[in-house]
Amino acid sequence: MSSDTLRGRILAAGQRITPQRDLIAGVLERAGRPLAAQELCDAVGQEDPGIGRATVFRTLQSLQEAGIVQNVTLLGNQAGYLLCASAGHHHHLVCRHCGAIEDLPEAEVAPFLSGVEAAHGFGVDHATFNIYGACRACAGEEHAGR
Amino acid sequence: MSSDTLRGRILAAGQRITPQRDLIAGVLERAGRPLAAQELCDAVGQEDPGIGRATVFRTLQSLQEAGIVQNVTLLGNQAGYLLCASAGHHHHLVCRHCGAIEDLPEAEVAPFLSGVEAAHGFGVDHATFNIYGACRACAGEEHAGR
DNA sequence: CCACATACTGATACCTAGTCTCAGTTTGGA
DNA sequence: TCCAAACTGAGACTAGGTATCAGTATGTGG
Repeated sequence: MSSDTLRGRILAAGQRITPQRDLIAGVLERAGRPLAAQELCDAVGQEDPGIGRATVFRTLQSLQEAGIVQNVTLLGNQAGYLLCASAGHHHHLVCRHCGAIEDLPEAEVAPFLSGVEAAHGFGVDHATFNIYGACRACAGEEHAGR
Repeated sequence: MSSDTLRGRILAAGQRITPQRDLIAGVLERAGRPLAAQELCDAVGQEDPGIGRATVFRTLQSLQEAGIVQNVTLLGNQAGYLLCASAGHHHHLVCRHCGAIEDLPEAEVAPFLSGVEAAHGFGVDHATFNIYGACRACAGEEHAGR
């Protein structure tokens, strides 16, 4: 279980460990996919109905600052919260079929951004990518016909 | 003035021309940068206080379907509405300093997406990019010192 | 140029996401 | 074990956005 790692990351960000944070991070960890605000609140409420909405959002904010959670934009402009395995800035490939998430490291997008910088004379200082499609498994299934 | 073009695009999408749509599209056109929901509602209300909020949002939706308006995510996860000069799917480079928007055509990102597809075995079917930084003019200013 | 189906509008109520405040509780370092 | 600082829950509040519904405008076909 990686809870120890999670706790370590929270502590490393200079934040306190509380049962609420443990629980919220745990929910996201077990989900393994981005959760919309309501899904998350529901799931948290199911495990401990005593946790208030304000705490959920505050915790999400803290976890984002700690680099543990990323706020991603799901299809249809819905906000989603995702527990990130890798630290540091990175992007995600979201499978529309099974909801799986694959990390796209910053290193892979850097050359592309450099190209854009060169072509447009534009100094990029922040970029987020939302890439949707079919992951390897789901794409295979589709192509295999049925 | 490109209003005729705008109207043409609305008609081409099989939608009716109404004074409200004219006005809302006009506000976005004159802004030349993405407007947050509230800014847009305010600006519309200033030109014609009779236009209801519901109409503004409905119109935005219609215009999005017609490919005239894009919903972009501004920094801080704020939703913004932007009138797009070029039709078809494309992306934007947003200058943090002056708010200017530069189009990034799909053709420029396609090779990058192909690379991602090859590297991850992921079949991309939709991607949105949010790229922030300094446009040519603002970057120059910064570097020139002052 | 008139009639009419259909699309659009404004008002209003409602929903979800997210923030703010405040009094009380927990945490963890000294 | 003490205590400041950080965190919590409740609840009120704001903003963005949607649904409903009765009335109005649009534009097409005659």
